Amino acid sequence: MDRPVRVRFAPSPTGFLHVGGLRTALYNFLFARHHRGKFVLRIEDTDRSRYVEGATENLIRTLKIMGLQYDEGPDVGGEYGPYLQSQRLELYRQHAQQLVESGHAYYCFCTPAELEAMRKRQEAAKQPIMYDGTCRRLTAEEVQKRLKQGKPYVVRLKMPREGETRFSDLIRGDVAFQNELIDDQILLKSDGYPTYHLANVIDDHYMEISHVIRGEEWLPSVPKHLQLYKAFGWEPPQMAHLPLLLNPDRSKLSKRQGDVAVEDFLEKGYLPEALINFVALLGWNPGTDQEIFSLQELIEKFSLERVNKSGAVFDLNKLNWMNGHYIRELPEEKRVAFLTPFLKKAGYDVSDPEKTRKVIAAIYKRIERGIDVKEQAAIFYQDHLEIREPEAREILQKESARTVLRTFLQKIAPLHELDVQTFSQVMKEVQRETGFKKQDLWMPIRVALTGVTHGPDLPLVIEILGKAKIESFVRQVLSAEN
RNA sequence: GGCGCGUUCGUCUAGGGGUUUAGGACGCCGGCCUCUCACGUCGGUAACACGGGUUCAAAUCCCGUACGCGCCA
Repeated sequence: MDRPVRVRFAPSPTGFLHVGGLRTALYNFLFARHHRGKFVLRIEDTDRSRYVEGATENLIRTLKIMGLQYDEGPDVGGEYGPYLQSQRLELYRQHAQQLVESGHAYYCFCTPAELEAMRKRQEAAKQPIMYDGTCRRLTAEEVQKRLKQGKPYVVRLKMPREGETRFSDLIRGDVAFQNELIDDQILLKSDGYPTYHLANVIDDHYMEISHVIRGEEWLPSVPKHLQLYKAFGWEPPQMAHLPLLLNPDRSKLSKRQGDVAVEDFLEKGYLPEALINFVALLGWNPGTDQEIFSLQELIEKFSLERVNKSGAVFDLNKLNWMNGHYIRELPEEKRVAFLTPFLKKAGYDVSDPEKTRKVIAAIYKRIERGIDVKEQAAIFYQDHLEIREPEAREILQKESARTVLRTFLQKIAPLHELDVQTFSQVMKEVQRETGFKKQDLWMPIRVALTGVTHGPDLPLVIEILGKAKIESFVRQVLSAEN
């Protein structure tokens, strides 16, 4: 009970880090840091059919970007390695052997065809579908004979046929399962590789994991794991099963319904801090009204006791709001550094840092994600005015608008350049001369300079466009339509 | 199908027998700010799945039902 806290995040390298995985990793990380324990990364790569090239590297890179630094792992080492299950195969094989010898597991020679037939029979008879124990009843001689014949085999766990397994989950409380309903799980596959269940238990034990914090989808396999711990004579870790992350239709969060890979979010211009903050609140809260947390604050406040039991829908809407909030709160320097690459990717010229800075200052309150700059900054990078909005066309149609624009053009003609001060001066004069004010005065200018009826404060626009472009746009408007 | 877990506003959630006309956040709607949009700010909308108990008193405890999800195959 008073073991030092050691937790682990144990993903399969089957692709990219999923937001659900991110939350699991985060909670493990927070729990470890909060208790001044260790956070371990272990790669569960024993399923060769699902292996994806480069997935481990990807996982590692993303965890680091997100700031979830682990204390032990494949690339940083540690005293409990190796941290790649594919490098621990011998350990699993030995332990499977040990279980067979101690009578807690047995060889099974049933072929896939036989298993399939069994399944169909059970289905027809409306019986629970599980291994029927054929090979469990084999005598020692029969087993030896088959082994000598070189028959392929798997090793199965010998689950007790009676009683129940109960345990106390840190999040769910007491949970109980009837042993007779639990299958004789395969521990070692015919290719000699362990299944998740075996490898997981062995590694958690030897890595001295004190708390297993993982997704709820693993809850039903806990009895098998506990049975294994018992068979080995080991003390099991504490269990904490996190509620699932859900799609808007409340099914388990999946690729189908939009992005789920953390990388996808980063690419779209979500900030790691925002993603962390948002995901932390999916299933946990500190019991106060606070919504915005730094990683440090999360570490201080996190506790498993305050993790919810029910699944949480991943609400993109709220994430967007939160990300926008984080962008707005960023110091200007960081904001510019963060957003400039998105301007560049959108095809805008960012070679003039001063202009880029001004553009960002003008639009940053109007975006929620990095990629939103494309649309919002478009007005600053057009060479010719394109007026698509019907409302904008209507405004320029008015005679009053043409008067304002003509006067404006006259007033700026003699000026060398147009900055915020001179612009404000000019507008006062235009107002005095034409008699128009408010909307009638400003809207024509806005539309003539940007082509649309909404956008950043006009003085900011003026400074970015510069006098030459302004004159040319206004002339274009005056000559074009009538 | 079997087993398990879950169920408070559309969404994330507070609430752990009386403090609740059920609080906050996102969204949505409206006001203010303002040349516009956005930001900000102020206000509004909206929920205890259902049925039984227990109790003087239940969103809060117990049981059942329904629904959802997960796991196994």
